[in-house]
Amino acid sequence: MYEESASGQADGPPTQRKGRPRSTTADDAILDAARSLLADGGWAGLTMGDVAARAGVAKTTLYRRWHSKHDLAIAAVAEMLGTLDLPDQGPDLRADIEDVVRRFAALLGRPEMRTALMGLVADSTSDPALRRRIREEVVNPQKRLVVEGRTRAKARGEIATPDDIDVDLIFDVIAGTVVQHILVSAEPASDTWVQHFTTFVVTGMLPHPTQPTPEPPARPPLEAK
Amino acid sequence: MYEESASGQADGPPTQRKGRPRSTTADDAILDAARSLLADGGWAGLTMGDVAARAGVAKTTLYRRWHSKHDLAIAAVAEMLGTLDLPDQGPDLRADIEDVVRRFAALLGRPEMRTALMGLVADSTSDPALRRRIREEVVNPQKRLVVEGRTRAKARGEIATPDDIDVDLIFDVIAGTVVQHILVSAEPASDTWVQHFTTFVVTGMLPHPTQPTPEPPARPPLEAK
DNA sequence: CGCGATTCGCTACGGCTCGTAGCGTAAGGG
DNA sequence: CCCTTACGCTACGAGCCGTAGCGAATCGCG
Repeated sequence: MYEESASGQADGPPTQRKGRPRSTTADDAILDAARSLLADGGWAGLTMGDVAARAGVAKTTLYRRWHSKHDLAIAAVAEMLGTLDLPDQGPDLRADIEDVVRRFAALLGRPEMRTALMGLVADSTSDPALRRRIREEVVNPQKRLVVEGRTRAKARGEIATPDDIDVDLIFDVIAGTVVQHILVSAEPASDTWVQHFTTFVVTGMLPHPTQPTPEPPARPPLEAK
Repeated sequence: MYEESASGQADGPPTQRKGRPRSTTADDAILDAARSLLADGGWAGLTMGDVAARAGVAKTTLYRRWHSKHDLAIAAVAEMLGTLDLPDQGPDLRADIEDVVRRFAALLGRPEMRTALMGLVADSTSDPALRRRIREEVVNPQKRLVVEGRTRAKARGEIATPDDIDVDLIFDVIAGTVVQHILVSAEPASDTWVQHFTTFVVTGMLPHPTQPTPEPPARPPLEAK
């Protein structure tokens, strides 16, 4: 029964007691090799044999650290997420939103990131346990950016109560739209697109002027043409 | 050199000239089996051998119709898309938007749909040709719903010029957000969520009250308290 | 210094998948 | 009636995942 420091990040105390310690340089080499292969050959290009070969390590060494290819992929991308946090004291809510959008776009701009992310999401579609891990270890940490933005907005007086912003919805909108734009529409997140989209999001957060279908709109039927 | 009626839909004239014709019942059985396996075992559960077995057909018969597993999957989901079109004469823009949102949610509510879709998108991340096919055969047809909604909105006088609505952006927002909500956040598209999100989208399409960071924040645009 | 514990590299494997090839047979069309 | 094509079957090559078994290397500890 191995594991202990596996699963990616839960470490804490000196996990090792006695015996030969694990090579930390091997850890880095493996994760680097994994990202390299992901960038080169996509999700299908990430094979345990190739990772081992490129890292100059035996395949056994991989499985001593991670149980499966999924675990390795999660570890490889989780390490890229790094510490988040908005830049100190943005001027207003719009700037913070735009910053979050830009961060997501930059993340998905890396080939190794998008291939791993989509590969994991695809497999998680029929694997609730995997989906849960991805959500908790990869996605949810990013959600803090939105929470932080909301806190600041309230501190600035831009919104009255925290309920004015539905964090879950805003997050799904930003993350989902950026993914769709870059991965499916296959277009880069240009500056103008980011600003355009940010305007849409900020506008959408305004107090709902259009109530959920109040009644038949008193509107001229149609006289155009 | 086979193919002809393969690739999923391009048929037109009686493709067949002489020799034994292809069994159309086999076509249906294969696609049904593929969807069935997708629903049961996800993207990994879709194996050519199992599809053939469940359809009561030889594996050779599959490859006589589609070149690869990707082609089969595309054909299987493309058939489910059916004819789109909004319901006749919705009352207003909001109702049309809500309808589109609901359609996407219903689509992704089917397990065979989401597993196939995400599997294809994941693989397409490092395969431009595949990505192009998915975009043109699966995604873009759906985009017509937004175009149609915009046309109606203009006819009703709800918007001045077509430029008031960026179809590509709106589409990415709707498709991306629904996918993120259902697949990553793993929550169902409840009625209240659909209405909440629709309100967000409709509000976001209003004439941009917040310009792209014009200058030092004159004043918080909205405040209470 | 020696000893137990653990890791490492290597090789080999079982099971599964994709996609192809070869062959005899079935079912249409001119 | 014969030619052409589809069909079913079996077998195969190549690739991948994850595991097992083995000697050799490297640490902590007494």
